Amino acid sequence: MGQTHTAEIEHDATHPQKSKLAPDFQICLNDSRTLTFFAMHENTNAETTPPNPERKTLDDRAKMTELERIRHSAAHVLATAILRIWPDAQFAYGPPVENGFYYDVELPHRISPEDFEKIEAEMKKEIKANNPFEKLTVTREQAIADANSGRLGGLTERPNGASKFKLDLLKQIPEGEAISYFKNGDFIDLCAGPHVMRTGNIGAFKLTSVAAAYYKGDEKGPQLQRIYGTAFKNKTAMDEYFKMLEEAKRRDHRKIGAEMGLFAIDTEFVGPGMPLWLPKGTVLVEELEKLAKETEFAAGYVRVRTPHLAREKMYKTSGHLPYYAESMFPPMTMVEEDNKKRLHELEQQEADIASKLRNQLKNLTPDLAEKDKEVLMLRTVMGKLQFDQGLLSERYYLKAMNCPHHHRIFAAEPHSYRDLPLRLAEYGTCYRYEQSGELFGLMRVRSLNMNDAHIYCTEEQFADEFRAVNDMYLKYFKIFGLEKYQMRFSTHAAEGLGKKYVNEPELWKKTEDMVRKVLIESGINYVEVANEAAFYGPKIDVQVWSAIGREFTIATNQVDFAVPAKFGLTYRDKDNSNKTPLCIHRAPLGTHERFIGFLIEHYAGNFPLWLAPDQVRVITLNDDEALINYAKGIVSELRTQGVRAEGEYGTDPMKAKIANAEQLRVHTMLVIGARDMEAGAVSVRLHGKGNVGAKPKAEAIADIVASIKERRAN
RNA sequence: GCCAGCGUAGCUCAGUGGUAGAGCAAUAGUUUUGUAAACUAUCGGUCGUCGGUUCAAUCCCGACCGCUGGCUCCA
Repeated sequence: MGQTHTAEIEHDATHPQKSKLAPDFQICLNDSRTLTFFAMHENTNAETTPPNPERKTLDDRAKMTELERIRHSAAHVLATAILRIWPDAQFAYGPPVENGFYYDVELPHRISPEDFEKIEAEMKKEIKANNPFEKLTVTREQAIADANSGRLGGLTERPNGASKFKLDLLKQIPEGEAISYFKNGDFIDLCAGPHVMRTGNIGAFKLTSVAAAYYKGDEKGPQLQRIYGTAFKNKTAMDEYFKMLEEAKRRDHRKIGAEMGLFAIDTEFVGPGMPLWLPKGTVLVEELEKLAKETEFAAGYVRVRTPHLAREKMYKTSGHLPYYAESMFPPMTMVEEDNKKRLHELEQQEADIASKLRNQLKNLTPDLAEKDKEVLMLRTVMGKLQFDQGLLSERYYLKAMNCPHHHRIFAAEPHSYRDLPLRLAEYGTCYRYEQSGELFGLMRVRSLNMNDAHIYCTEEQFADEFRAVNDMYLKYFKIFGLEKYQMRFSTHAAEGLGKKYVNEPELWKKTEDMVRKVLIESGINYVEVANEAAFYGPKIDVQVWSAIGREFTIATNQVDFAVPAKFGLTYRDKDNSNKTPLCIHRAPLGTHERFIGFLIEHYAGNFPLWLAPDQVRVITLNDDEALINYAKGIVSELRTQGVRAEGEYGTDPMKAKIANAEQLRVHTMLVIGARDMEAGAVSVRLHGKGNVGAKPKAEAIADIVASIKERRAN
């Protein structure tokens, strides 16, 4: 069975807690960032531990692998070491995570990597001492008393520093559940375990980084210092891990992108997160679009094109405004010069009223989302006021998603059930104002080109359409040699109905059943995750693993049974009634930015011939005129057949020309000298594979053309 | 946005409280070559930006911008 149902893994490092604020407005395709390494040689299901640990049951804990126990134990040793240096440290959570462990600590001293050596030295002492991890079961009263005395998460009692986080954690332990400590040396921690037997069982470890982290992941809670480290059974395993990190660094898309001249990010003039596609990167973009267009055409899609802007009304109707205004670029407001002053006054009034309203609401409603909604509603009203007063002629937004435009295309013409399914496809350009700390090379950007399409269909057609979309994913995976992939099937949770999710319990159930059925029937590897759906329907995130086992979330596929209604989209059904279509949002190739970023790493820049920006380079042995003419003829034949071929005829030593081409990752080099010319042949050299021998010119060209046409894997 | 680290030529990196170097790349010559690098010369930097300390700042301090690792967020 390919499926692993892991509903008990509520979340993992790649899917941090969802927004507390209006998660019910996830309209379009999630471009979520996921870049985590899989723990080597360990099982691939249980390695993830929540960054903001919700309570794990004791059963969950018992399932910890040996490596996780080592890492969790290393976290205790880390705390022990920190306390020896800074006895006042207060500890919160210290779990194992995908590639190691961390411990969240509150400490006036700002720990920097310079401190690592000192901390590691203390850790080594504790490991050398080979203290046993002793489990002590205590009563709740005892635990509370120990926390109050500062003993928990400490080496001694600390009269001036109660273990406040441990105290808080105690409150979360349900009545009746056993409360236990783990003790190594003098260090006692509130902990359910399990651990390795002795500190000496931690074979190898290293501290890796320090970061800020909010207590329980709550932005409004105290900010702690999170010390990350990694630990392994032995040094060999750890060395292997760091070797893998090195390899990943070597394949980093930013590095290879620069080496190959694929893209540039001009933060000074264009802006952060807005990549420029250089000529060679554009080749990749266009090859992918070509692939998508062919595939979609064959699957019955039609193409549309839409502007990058839309009026405010569009996003009010879709529901993106006012809730998601902050994630969109601020609107372009056209204001008459005379009205600027009046507008400014109105904005001041708005700010005043909003601030008063906030204060009034502070005690009335503890639910922040509600409060913000009120304020945002006010903004909407004010916006209308401004508009009514003629102060604003227009307000336009850069689109952050394509769906509303596509909905308007659907609305532009009347539709009969006979028109459905209608599959509108577009490589749409979107702009999202991602927070500055989020930007990352091509992986997280502010301008993105999405392999988008919206399928409008009837309920009866849904299963077939959904299956076809999945088939398309599989087809792509095959082309790119992706052997490992997984779909995360996110469903709703009953308690969220009417709040987080549209209150259509039956439609939810029905749609989810349909989706699940298709997934199972297609034998697709998926996990089901409760309570992470979009507000309008279940969704599927697609995770793939690159050649070196790095995970990427590159696409989503969502079912929408709500938004088409907001736009009043209908079709005329057989019974002459108007019905609202279902809408499937899908983007198998995600965005160009992320997908190409992924491909760069997956192939380490060594693209298959059909994708390679430099497909063929004809290299002459010298600059003999007849030889150059022979070479030019070959280049010209190749180019006539659409092959990206260039000639290198200069007087540089052939070895230098080859080295140059290898460095640029030219896929195929045709090296020719007098010998080849006389035989009407070429010597074929493949990037990274070396000389593969001479063959007749026509044969070589035919091979190249065929490989490209078939999009062969290498 | 938050915490930490980083920012020297197109790239990879040295370096010092007294206004900067190397290799590669680029350019110009020479070289006429059988599968990963021929030789010589030249060009190239307001040392991220702006302030401060100092006789003097690339170096010390501060702010800002950007990048990176995390956190938060992610339509």
